[in-house]
Amino acid sequence: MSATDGDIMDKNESADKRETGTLGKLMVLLDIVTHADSPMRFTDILAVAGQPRGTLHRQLGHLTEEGLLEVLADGRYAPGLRLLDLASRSWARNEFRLIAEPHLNALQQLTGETVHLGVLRGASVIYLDKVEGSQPVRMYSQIGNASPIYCTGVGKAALSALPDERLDAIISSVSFQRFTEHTLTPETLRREISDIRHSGNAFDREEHEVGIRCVAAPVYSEDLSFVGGVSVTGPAYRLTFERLEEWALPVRRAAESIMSGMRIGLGPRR
Amino acid sequence: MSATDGDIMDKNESADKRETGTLGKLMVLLDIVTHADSPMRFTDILAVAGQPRGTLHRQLGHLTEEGLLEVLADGRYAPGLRLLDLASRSWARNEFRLIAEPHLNALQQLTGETVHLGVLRGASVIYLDKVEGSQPVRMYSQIGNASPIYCTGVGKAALSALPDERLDAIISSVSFQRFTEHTLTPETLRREISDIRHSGNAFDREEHEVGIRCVAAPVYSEDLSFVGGVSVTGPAYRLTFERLEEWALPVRRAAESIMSGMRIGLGPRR
DNA sequence: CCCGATAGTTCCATTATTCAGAACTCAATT
DNA sequence: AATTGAGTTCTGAATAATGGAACTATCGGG
Repeated sequence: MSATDGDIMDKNESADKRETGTLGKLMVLLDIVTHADSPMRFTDILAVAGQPRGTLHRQLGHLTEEGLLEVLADGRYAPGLRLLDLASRSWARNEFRLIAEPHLNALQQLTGETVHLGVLRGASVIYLDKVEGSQPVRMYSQIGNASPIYCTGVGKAALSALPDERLDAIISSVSFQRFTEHTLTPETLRREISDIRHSGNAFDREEHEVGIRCVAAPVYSEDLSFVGGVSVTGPAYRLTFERLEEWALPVRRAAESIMSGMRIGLGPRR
Repeated sequence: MSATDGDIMDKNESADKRETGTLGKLMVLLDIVTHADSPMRFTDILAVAGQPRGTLHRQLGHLTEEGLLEVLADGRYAPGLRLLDLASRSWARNEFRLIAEPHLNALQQLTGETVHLGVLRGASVIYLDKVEGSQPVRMYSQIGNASPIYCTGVGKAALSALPDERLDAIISSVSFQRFTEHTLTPETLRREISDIRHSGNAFDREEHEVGIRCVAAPVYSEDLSFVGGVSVTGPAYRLTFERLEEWALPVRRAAESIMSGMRIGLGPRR
């Protein structure tokens, strides 16, 4: 901040500083409000946003006017509905999802269990699709959700596709939370990744939630501009370890089908 | 734009001009890309955005860096995945939806048909929730979608709650597309609205899609800061006109329950 | 009823970002 | 080699964002 330094930091060694000007500041606010677990008052936001009051007031006003935030009757701020509209379009037209869809259905038919499709986004997995058996689905509860990479089948599968440097960068940027007694640590994760690279399958053996297991396989574009995974998930009593092994191959096959679908396209327009 | 006018327009008679500065311009771009039915090249966007190239280039860069847009391998722009994450949080915590949820389930149980919850947003209805029977659900295909007001049960129900001036403003701002032979025109819509106001129920008799009917009832906050509706939808062969009448009351009851739920809260924090 | 406190809004000179146009690079076409 | 089309980078000038302070509204006691 002073005029005398600016020598050590300059090498843009720290590539994590976003350069998105006004938009970036607004997105920080949007994140604050959407990540809160209840609507926030002006003052609550003020406390965490580190902006002067006048500025914050105008920024929130703009976000609200655009429908990205909503002001409740009591003046508190909540995420706005415009986000839903934007997201539903984003989802409906997502190329990867469209290509994967039939393969997910086939995999669901074959296994009878829930099938997931997810992509790596930063240091999380975002679920893009979910095909369940016959129970009514609460879908938004899963799709679009950002979940940890180190304790989901899709997450680990995705990681396994990355070159070591990107892998390391991600692992070191994440704080590992212990969800169950089986949740991995950075070290055990690294070991597992190398297993996955050999076998082609990732497993989640109750690492995120007790009683839930899954088999996954990586899906990635040739240039690794994106990596993700497909998985079959179910209750531990049905997904015995033998079952997991049994479905490892079909899951891999589905992943391969999706990848070959991507190469052919929807691709270079028409 | 010249210095000599700026006299007639000043009375902000035209209140539709947004004042959201930089954000507004960026949201226009985001809308262009999300509304397109395939990814757009730089030049395509340039043609419709009416911005100088340099400017557009930076704006798209910012949107991309924030994950609101995505650049495909071939350089085209598509909606970004960050939208999904934001939307899923917005949905999960939506107060109205949370309050309505149990009533929607009850209504589904009672009727055995698909139940919808939607809110009015500008001149469209956005679906907030959907409870289906036992078929697997493709949920994003509906939730979050902005649909026309004049040919959906929820839309017409919502309209009926509005005072005439707002109703007129909306009706005159919409262009009526004829989806089926039963789709309403502005005039027939007005007549229907007054029926709905008397009976408390809106019907959709194959006005949007042939073979699909629905009964709906309005849900609104006391100050009309938001209006929406609940509906029961199903195939015409099951939803005979008698059935529609039979379910009119339960739907109204559900709407009332939701409204009384809103008055009590989740409301003034805790 | 008044006081003090807390919450939210408005104003405006200063400053930082964005703007617009032109010049430039790169690749594909002829 | 020359031309066109697509995308990127650069610049002073224009515009919008900033932040501090003054202002208003609302609430809870005493």
